[in-house]
Amino acid sequence: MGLAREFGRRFGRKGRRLRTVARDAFGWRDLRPGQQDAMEHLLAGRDVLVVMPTGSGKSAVYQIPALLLDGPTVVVSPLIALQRDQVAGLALKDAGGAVAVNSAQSDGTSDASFDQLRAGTAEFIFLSPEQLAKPEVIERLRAARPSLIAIDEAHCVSAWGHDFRPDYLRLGQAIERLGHPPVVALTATAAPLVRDDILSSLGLTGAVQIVRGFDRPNIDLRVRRFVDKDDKRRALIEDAAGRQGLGLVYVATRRAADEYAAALRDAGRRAEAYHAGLKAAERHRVHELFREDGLDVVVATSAFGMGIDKPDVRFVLHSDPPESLDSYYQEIGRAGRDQEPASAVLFYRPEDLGIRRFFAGGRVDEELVQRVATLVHEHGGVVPAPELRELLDVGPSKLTGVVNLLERVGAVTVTEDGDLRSTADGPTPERAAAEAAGLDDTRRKVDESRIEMMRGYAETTGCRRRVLLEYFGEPHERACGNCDTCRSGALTAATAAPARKPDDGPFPMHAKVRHNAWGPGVVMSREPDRITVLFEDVGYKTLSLEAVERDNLLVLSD
DNA sequence: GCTGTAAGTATTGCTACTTACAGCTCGCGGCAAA
Repeated sequence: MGLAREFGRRFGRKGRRLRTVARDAFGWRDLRPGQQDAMEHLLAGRDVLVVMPTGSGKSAVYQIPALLLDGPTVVVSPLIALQRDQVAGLALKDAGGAVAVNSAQSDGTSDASFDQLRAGTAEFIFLSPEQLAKPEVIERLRAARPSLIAIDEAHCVSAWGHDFRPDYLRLGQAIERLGHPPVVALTATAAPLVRDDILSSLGLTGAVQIVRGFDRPNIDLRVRRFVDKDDKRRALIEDAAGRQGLGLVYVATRRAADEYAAALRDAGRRAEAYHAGLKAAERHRVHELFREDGLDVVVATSAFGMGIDKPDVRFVLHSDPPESLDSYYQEIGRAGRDQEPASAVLFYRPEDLGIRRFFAGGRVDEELVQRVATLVHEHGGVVPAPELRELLDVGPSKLTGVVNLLERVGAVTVTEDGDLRSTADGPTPERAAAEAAGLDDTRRKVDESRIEMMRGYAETTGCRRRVLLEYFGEPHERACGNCDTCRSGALTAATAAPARKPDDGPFPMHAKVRHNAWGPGVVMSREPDRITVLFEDVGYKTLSLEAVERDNLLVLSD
């Protein structure tokens, strides 16, 4: 008898079944409301997007239904180290076994993983999106008839899919080729823009969204503004060296990580740098020291943090603003998970946004896009991707990025074997390249607007928590009392007052609006004198209400 | 977009300044070499 049927027979229906499996297989006494809702939707065959803080039991949302559905569960996980942790964690439970397939293990081990999956002796298989781009992997998974797909750390779809790891944008096609069983995408932090991007990229347009608990009231929010970079550096070192407890310092570059870590060691703290330029063994060493309380401070680039769930991080300092409030909230959210007071300080100079603009400014190679479109178009049949790569002398990742764009503009389709075919009645190669460049341009504008939202947080004279929560789509009607602006009395009478009620005024929160130049958008936050609208094509824009009303800039739409 | 550094310039001491330019996050998979 299959594991699912056995659990079903033993434990009866719906909520009771879920709670019983939670207790018996995983040792969890209770399910939280969001968890149980998500599980019930999955069992009913719906796709679900779950946004919940780390440590709130996101993994349970797929692990428990996995045992009640007849067939294995495919888990897409971005890092091999995370896959290892997850497999090891499941091995300790009565959960039906877990395996992984990745480039860090031998072909023999991967073969054995697929064999276990097919034989029903493994319930979970963990893979990267790059694995799912391989036709033979899809074929072997399909043979095992998966009943559930979980996309862990799903913000990576949006954050990495458009350039760094383009196979993330191919997951939608992989889901379809696996017969589109129920899919759950899980992440700790995603603003509405990111949620929409995840769902449209994965092809989960009808998914249920379950979003819980962005507020982290125990984290004290603060921004310290500087003019001189050396003053900022000194202040940050002095601050980090003077604090009690474990902390993280996030920096923009590897070099800065090394320099700050050295300076903190000189100041007598146990500090180590962490970034992608270090050898794997060194990264592992720092990780272990962090986990075992062998450090006071980790100074890191954005490479550090995914999968971290250490409850007693007391402070997170930023030497530079990240590229979005999504990233900022994710990084400061690593503080105070034990609910005890914690501190998040951004050391800010407007100039430091420059490096984020640089990172966001990379353009697609339009000439390469046109060459790919032309070659596929002129060939007329199926063009093997490896031959195309060799002919154009580009790597798989770069070609995938180009193909993703050409697919979106309807110029090419990708076959089950991963090869390319020109679309009948598609645009000409020139037109396709221009439209692809247009899509790329739109994405860049949106990315730049997210940097501006980061600036807005750093420079606000209002309550910082309100700025953050409204960015994530949660109306926050009064000042929080636990940020620097609330405490300092710098809040003006206007900004300290409770925000208008969500349905007050001509443009309520979350109202759909249209701007004559920027097109459709949604009202994301409202202050007495201005509103911020998220536009589909240009991202976030903050508008003066006086100008909006005087010049009729916005109209409500359906 | 900003920063650090090397090279160049004015000059005539070995400094002070300008100019040009490279570098800047994130990880997978797969191959080569030892």
